[in-house]
Amino acid sequence: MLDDRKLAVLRAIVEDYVSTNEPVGSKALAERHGLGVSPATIRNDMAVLEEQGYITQPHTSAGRVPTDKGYRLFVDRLSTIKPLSAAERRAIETFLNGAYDLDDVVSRTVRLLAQLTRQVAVVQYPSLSRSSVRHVELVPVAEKRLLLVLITNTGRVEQRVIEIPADVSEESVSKLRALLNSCLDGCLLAEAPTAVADLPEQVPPDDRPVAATVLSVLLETLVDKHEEKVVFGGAANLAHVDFSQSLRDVLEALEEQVVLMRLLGEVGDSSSLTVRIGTENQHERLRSTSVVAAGYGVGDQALARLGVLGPTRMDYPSTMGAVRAVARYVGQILAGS
Amino acid sequence: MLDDRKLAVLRAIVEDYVSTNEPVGSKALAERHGLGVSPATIRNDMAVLEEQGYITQPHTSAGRVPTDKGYRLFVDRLSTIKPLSAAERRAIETFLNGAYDLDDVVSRTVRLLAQLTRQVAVVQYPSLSRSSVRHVELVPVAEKRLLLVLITNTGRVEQRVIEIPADVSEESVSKLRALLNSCLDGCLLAEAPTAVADLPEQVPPDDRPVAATVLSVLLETLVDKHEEKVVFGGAANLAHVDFSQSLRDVLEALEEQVVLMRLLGEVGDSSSLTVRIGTENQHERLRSTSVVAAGYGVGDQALARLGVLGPTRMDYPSTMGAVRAVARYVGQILAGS
DNA sequence: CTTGGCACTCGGGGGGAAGGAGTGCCAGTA
DNA sequence: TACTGGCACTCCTTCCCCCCGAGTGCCAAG
Repeated sequence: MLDDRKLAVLRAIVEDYVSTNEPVGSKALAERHGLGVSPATIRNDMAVLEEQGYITQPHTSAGRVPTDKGYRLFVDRLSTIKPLSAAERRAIETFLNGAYDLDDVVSRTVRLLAQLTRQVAVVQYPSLSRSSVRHVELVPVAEKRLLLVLITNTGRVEQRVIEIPADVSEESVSKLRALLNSCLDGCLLAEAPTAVADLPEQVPPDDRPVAATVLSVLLETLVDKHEEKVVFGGAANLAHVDFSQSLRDVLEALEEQVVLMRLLGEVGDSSSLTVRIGTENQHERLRSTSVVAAGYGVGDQALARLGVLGPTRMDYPSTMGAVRAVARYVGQILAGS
Repeated sequence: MLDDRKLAVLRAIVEDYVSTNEPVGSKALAERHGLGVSPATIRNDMAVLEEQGYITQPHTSAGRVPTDKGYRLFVDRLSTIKPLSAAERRAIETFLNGAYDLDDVVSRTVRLLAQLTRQVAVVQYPSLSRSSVRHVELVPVAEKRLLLVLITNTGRVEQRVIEIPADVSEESVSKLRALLNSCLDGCLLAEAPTAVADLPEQVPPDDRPVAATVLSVLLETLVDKHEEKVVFGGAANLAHVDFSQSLRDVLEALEEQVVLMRLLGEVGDSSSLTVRIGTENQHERLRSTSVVAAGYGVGDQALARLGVLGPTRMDYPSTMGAVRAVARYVGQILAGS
């Protein structure tokens, strides 16, 4: 259907359009890409490519621009991921190594990705479900109020204020804390509900109402998918892009947690690098943007995802290289801490 | 210097310009504001106002636009803060009451402020220095690695991973934890350094190197001003504004923590409501924006600040009302938890 | 001090016209 | 059959010019 030269023409169109942001014509193509054929021949090829929906022209007397389908073919078959330079890799490493807690890792990752790709970076906090419990802390902060702090092996700290039905002694709290820790220590969060199933029986009858409240909040915290926080940064990089959609639409979409979550896609295994181009995005207001995302995690199991969002007219090979590299390094950092 | 009518004219110019976004002329003023004088008279007044630098005209045959100095006079003498409607107040209350931890309070506040004012919201996390220690937790997370968790009475949880020189027993950690808590419990963070001064002496000689490391990280965490985190949201509200500066400049400035910090200004007492207009902002790239900020906190002492950023052409009375109201409610929420 | 009148200024918008990039088609050639 | 050069055509972009009108400053009169 499409011979090698037609594919080469498509590749050249994508590359030229990405770097110049102007519809590319047959003459410029023939000159700059040494295809060894005349502009007329290229025009014929372009006519075929257009007929098949890979490129389009904004208006009759203009050059061609890739369609979403064209970018898709380019990403799938015509390009290879561009590895980062040694300098860039060193920069990532030193930048991420300076982080001192999970929040810091995430916020540094966002800034790093945004800077590296000159696009909007999106990073999801590591999921709780595959972490295990390192420690549970229970602290009275006021009458009838306890603070529950949960520390996981991924360095994540979750906190919740709990309203309890009756005041309890410092001693009861200590006992409950000890019990919780003995039940949960080292246990996967996903298995926590079963692990604490018989805990209430071990509590003195007087403290059972309190224990029940604490437990329900604890389980809610563990299960609560809302806690899958996503942050973004680098919005400034959108300013100089002209979307067919309004910039406002894109920014609004980015400020909705739910949209951000969907954007990154399902958490699969950590080696996955996915590209979603233009209309492939479910969200209306992001029809003119592309997303490059990857899972990251410890070992080969992904804890969460990160990626960047930019105009469909983006440098896919470089962007994919940057996203992949950052995902790997973040995984290493998390494994180490 | 400026009689009452001239002030009324200035007020009318500001109000009209804010609502229409178009230079306002003498005729429209005379008609819409019932000043009881003819356009010619208003023109004379406008000439004086322009001479004194309160208004300016974009080009010769256009109406007048307030200058930064004009807005300043308007804010200081010509307007009163507009209280929120009962419905808005209820909305704030119910929205903020749903928050379940400090992060959630802050992120809800950002969204609330942005929505209420249709501008960019900026919120600083409550400062540590005026909080007191509720609890210190120390958990071994790996060999030669401890996790330090600090819980304050404002519900803030700070965490740091500590690399220690030698591995220590679970028992030593417990002892150290107990010691830390007995020294620090209830003590103001600002006074922590003196409170722990003689702690090393109470530690068994073998554990002193570890204790010293932990202490140094702890004090660093307390003192570290970098921890004064600031977040913003509502960037989408900037999209439809046309700045004289480029939008990109403004967004870039917003993504720098340091700039955000400076933006909100010094933490004073919590009743302070400050307005910084256009060039009054120190930052180059924010010359065409205004900031309305207020302190918030428990009682009359401010823990931190929050505010909004928008074009100098903003509805100051309403914005000030919203910022003040939100600041108060956040203070109440923090006091309650 | 205020007012109506009047000449003046200047930005914005509409309407061609020229320029040019790029195309599709066709006939000729290897 | 595949490629090439030539050519007419399309239509976007840019520029210029002109006109319109909003708004002004000034002045003389009330």
